Amino acid sequence: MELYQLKTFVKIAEEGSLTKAAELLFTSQPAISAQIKALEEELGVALFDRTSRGMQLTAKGRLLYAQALDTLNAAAKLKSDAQQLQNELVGEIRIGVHTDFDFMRIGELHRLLQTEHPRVSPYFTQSMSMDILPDIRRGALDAGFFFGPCQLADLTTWVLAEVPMRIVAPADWADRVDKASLEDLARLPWVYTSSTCPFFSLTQELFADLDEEPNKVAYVDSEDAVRELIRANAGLSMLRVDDATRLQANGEAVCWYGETPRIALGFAVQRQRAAEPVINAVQSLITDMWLAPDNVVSSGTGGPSHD
Amino acid sequence: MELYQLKTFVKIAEEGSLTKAAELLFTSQPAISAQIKALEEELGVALFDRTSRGMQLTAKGRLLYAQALDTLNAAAKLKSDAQQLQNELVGEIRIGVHTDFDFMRIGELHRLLQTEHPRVSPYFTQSMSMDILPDIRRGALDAGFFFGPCQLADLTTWVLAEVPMRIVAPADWADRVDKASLEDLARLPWVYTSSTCPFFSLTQELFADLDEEPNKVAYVDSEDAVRELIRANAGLSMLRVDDATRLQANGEAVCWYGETPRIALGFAVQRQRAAEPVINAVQSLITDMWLAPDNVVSSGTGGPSHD
DNA sequence: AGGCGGTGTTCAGAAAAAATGATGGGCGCG
DNA sequence: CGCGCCCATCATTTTTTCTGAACACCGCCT
Repeated sequence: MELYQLKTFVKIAEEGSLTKAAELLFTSQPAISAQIKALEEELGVALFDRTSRGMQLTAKGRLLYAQALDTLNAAAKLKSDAQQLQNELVGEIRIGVHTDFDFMRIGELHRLLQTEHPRVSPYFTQSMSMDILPDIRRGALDAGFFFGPCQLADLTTWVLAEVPMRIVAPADWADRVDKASLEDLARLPWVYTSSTCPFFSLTQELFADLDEEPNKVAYVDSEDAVRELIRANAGLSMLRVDDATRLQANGEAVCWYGETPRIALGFAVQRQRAAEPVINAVQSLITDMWLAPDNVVSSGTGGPSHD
Repeated sequence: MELYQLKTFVKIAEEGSLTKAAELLFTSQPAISAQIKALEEELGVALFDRTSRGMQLTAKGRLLYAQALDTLNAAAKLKSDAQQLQNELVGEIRIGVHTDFDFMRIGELHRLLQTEHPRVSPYFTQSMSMDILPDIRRGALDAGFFFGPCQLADLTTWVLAEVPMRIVAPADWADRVDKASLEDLARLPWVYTSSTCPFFSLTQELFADLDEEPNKVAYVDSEDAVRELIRANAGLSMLRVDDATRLQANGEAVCWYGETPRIALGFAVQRQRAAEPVINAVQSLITDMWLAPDNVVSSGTGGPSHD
């Protein structure tokens, strides 16, 4: 039993005539006669009564006609869906996110992806900043965001923004920080991130010209921990400007308005896989989002404007 | 796109290997390689990723795999249903019924038909007794019941029973009827059926030996009308024994316990169509029902025993 | 009654499609 | 580096399908 036989069956049933059906199917009348004969033989059922006026469905034929239609419809849907898929991207992509979903505009990205490529399912996984690039290399992630430079040759990266940072102190320390110099600050207690974190080197560079090392009293590995220790009067640290401003507005911290270093916000994928359609599409969406002219991240007052 | 391609598609997807699938499909590996190639080309979609370890569904392939299964399932159901139909009768049959459905055991017949031939749909149409045989000839009915003889050569008939009749008078006439002779009865007013009705000749025969014609005061064409006129004291008439007994039990009539003529209950179909499977099956059911040893209609007290 | 126009069927040969078996290339594994 | 496993390709054979002509059937019309 093949689909072409079912098509013929249905057409003859609808036209009530071999001859007519043959025309409409652009073939010869003996050809479809043989098709029906073979189909009837295989099914063991007489589908038509042959009269001198044409072919008429038998009672059994009428029952099977409906099912033949069902089968053909399923096949037609398969085909049209396939044709639809031709121009669509289909797949999944696991994206590592190293900081606030809000700041990283994940909602906006998801919305964009939904409309542009509805059959691409994104999996956003929040990871420690330092895990993301290795995970991409290992294939545990397909792509991911990160701060700082990337020296891994087998990853392709895009710089999305230069994010301004600010030195932040506990709210109680307002007078110790207000007019302090860089040297003054270095002598105060510092909450550092672990050395694998990009913030570490950023802070180190800040004090590179000084003779003395800053006074490191704690090492943590998440921005959340940094904020918490500042609130606990443990020491100073460096945060994104938007974060710092928010803390200050809440009275939980004070900012030091000296130099404001910037850290690169990057997006990375495996170099070999950069051309894969799904990965490429998501990367395009993200670079478009972040590098669009009206979205340049530069002002010292906050994060990028979100939409 | 043909079913054999979809079968191959599904099998490869399940096995993850051309080679394995080829074995299971009892064909060669190049053959199904070409099938999939053709299918992918027609759909415009790459269904598999070819690795050195085998074939793996692409994301799009996974979406279409489900639809291929649907299509194959529809086709399989069509085929198995067809095979099932091989041993079944399918169709409709229009049966003319000339008197009470209850007496004609239509419920029982329907139940039997349902279990023996569930795909045969009966249409029972109540018709005037005299219309049924002509309707069968015309093809307006496929079969039908009737009373009396059938002299039409193009119909095949079966005698199902000899139904005993009884002469019935209005209840008020009990004393006029009680010990009356046939001659006495003939002088009383009679409700006759029209001359095309088989009851007409039956009643005529009853009085055939007498010199005088019975006193006919009305002609009607349904048993219901006969009963109604008896209740209205219009005259005597002849009814089936079961009918007569019921009327007497209700106090609506009295019976005359003289001679009880019998009328043949017949079943008829077109002679040419008697061998048609559906007609033949229904006829067998009916003759079995009525002629089974424990169902002989003979007792003078009522209709046949119903089940 | 006989011919005509419509049907579906059958047949032999032609055409197309599918299957085959051998060959070759790619990739992972020892 | 060679072996084994995978799939792709190719020329060839085999099978299936299609074709076109001849035929049989039936209703209809002259």
